[in-house]
Amino acid sequence: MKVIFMGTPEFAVPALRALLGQAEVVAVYSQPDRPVGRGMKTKASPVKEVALQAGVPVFTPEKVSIPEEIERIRSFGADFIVVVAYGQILRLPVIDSPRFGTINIHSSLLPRWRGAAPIQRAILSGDTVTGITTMKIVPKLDAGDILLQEQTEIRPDDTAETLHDRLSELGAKLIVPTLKGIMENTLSGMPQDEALVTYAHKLQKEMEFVDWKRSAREIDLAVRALNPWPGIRIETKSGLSVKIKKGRVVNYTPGRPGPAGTLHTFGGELFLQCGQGAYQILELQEEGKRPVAGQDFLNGLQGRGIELPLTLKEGIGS
RNA sequence: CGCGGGGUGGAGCAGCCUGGUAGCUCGUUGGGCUCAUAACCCAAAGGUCGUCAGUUCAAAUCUGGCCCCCGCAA
Repeated sequence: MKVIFMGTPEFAVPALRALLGQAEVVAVYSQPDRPVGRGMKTKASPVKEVALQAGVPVFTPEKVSIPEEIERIRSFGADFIVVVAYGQILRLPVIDSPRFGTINIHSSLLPRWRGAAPIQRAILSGDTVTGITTMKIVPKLDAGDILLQEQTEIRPDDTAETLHDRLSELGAKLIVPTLKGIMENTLSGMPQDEALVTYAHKLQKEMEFVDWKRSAREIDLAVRALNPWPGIRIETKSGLSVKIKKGRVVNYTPGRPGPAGTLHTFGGELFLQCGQGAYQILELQEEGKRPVAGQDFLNGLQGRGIELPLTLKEGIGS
């Protein structure tokens, strides 16, 4: 079985490895090298690196859906194109070119959470379960027939990062059975129920400024969903700016409950008073510094002569 | 040469601009108080101030090189 793989970030790597082991990967497409990281050095995508290591030809066109690329893709005579977080929209001539079509791995239980940020949106909405879907690609975004699905629980301590890793592995597990099922004609696509469709809109940088007038429960969801990017930032009126990396909703009242938006301490722990309930901050990070435990942060404040409670600036997030 | 912050006893920080006995909170150890404690009180241990060189009577502090960590950005 000849496969063309299209993917870019770390998320796609496990699926690529699975295919390398059990199929003939004739070509890999990935996004062009981009300046990345401190120093802005140009770097190859994770998928490209793995492909090169495996000795598979790699192509990184700015646009795949131009005539020359389509011709090249056809020339491989592939049975499938597998697309995992590639970062480009494929046009019909590309989608239709392989013998058995083009397959996508999507990190949600479609039709729920079509779109760019399904993992984060699932957590942010308080979903308790999510999963992976393999589907046929059609021109409309994430609207193709469902092939295989597998679900996974969203645990109370899951962050977008831990879920991302788990779903990435799940996708790798499903891809080969999906392709085999199609080839052996034992797997037929199931249309998505349009009535159940929801969209996972792309995350915005500004979402880091969460509105602390929300409930502690919602703050918790945001901290976990927006980790590691864009993170949740709080700023005090005195000019402190920190990102909350980890925390938890507490089911008791830590000391005298000040007004919402108060950063205070009780029993040596750090708390954020929310619109409803209190949120204990277990780990946080100042710009340019490494993440520290709540207690360590408190100790540092003592050294700088800063005293709690502190009042936060207005949160603007939604 | 993309922009920027930082490396100070075990942890997190102050001190650096305006060189001259290294400070704060926590932790650790010993003692005390207490029915008891993560609380409180007293005492102690623990630091070549990232590294190399320079300036100086004198460098954590000023100058230059090097190593390492991190935020933005992508």
